[in-house]
Amino acid sequence: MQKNTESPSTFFNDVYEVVKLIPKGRVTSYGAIARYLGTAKSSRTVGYAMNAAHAIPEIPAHRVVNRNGLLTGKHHFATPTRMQELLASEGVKVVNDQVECFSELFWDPMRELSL
DNA sequence: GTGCTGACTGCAG
DNA sequence: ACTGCAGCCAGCA
Repeated sequence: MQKNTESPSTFFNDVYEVVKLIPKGRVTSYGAIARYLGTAKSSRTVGYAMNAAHAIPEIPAHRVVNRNGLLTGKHHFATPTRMQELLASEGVKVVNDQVECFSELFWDPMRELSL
């Protein structure tokens, strides 16, 4: 195939696909996505993809948090409280910038998609 | 072309 | 229990 001029990289595209598959009211971690893509060590790059995801409204980046369920990327939203409000709007409780019942709300692509 | 930073994670001390 | 370091990819000076 020819080079994809529109696609920045397959990695980003894959990340977007997975993030878009996150069901409402659920959250996942950068590492989970990276691991699902087979690049567990590239978790940082997943977060970087989220930064570029701002160009795509279909990317619920607010559903993506770090492994501790902490809203580490909230600062990258329009407002530092935007992420929390979006999550709360979907039924996800966020206290002290941290997702409550993160273990239960955690959506693992490798587990849900592979099921 | 080289080097640093960044929305992370895991291991070692 | 907490802190520090290394690895990965992409964008920018």
